[in-house]
Amino acid sequence: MVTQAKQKLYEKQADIVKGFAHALRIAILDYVKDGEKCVCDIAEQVGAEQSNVSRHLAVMVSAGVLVSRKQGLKVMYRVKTPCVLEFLGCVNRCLVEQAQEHEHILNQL
Amino acid sequence: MVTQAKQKLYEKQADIVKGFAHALRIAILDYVKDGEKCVCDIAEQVGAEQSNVSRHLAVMVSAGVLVSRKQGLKVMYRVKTPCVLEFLGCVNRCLVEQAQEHEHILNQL
DNA sequence: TGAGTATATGATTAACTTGCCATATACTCA
DNA sequence: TGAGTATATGGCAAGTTAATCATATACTCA
Repeated sequence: MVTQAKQKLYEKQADIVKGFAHALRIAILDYVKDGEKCVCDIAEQVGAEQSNVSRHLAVMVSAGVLVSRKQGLKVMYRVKTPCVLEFLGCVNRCLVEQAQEHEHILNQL
Repeated sequence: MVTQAKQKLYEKQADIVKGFAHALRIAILDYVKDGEKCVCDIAEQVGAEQSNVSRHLAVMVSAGVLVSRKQGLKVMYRVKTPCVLEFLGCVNRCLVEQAQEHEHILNQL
């Protein structure tokens, strides 16, 4: 059986994962990973409405994936911890493995 | 700007991430990571209804996180690629960093 | 073959997430 | 102070996901 404590842990883990669980949020991460960016630049980069981007950023902040900092008129966002980037690396390795597997299946035909 | 190709990639990545983006699915992974398990054992472990677990397993299979194999009456599920487990490791490192940060803030009071 | 067991799935409902528009807030600088 | 700019948020509609119950499917073994 899963204990109460474990249950809490799984929920915390799921919250972090949900911070990544959207194509637009991954696009944002992929842009922000190189350094602090403001909302306006992010919105332009990912080609989405400012209000929409602002909400996705809020989701990522509350998931603990990003942090923000006010600078004059702008709000700058950056990745909170380096392990967030490892994350993307893991996802990509999964994709590569999937692709190799597909190729393998095709080669057997 | 984000290219079409990048956009496709972000969607693929998000699909994989969504395979993990639920507390129950993480609980399932945490159980299945030690080796192949059947639906009935998983349902008992995580304390959820069989039909519910079966659906979550289907989500994880279609996300490419798990694979299944029939064995008599049972259907056995296991983690598809080792990188799936690294994934959990990354999430946990994020949690640890968050915890340390909280501690740090408290210590400054 | 028929009872029993393991799993999957249809249908329904409830809950959550996303996107969009309009607008509020917060800041800067002339 | 007032115009202008950057961001956040309320309200709403649409879309998606999850849980539940009942039932179908697929298999085993007496």
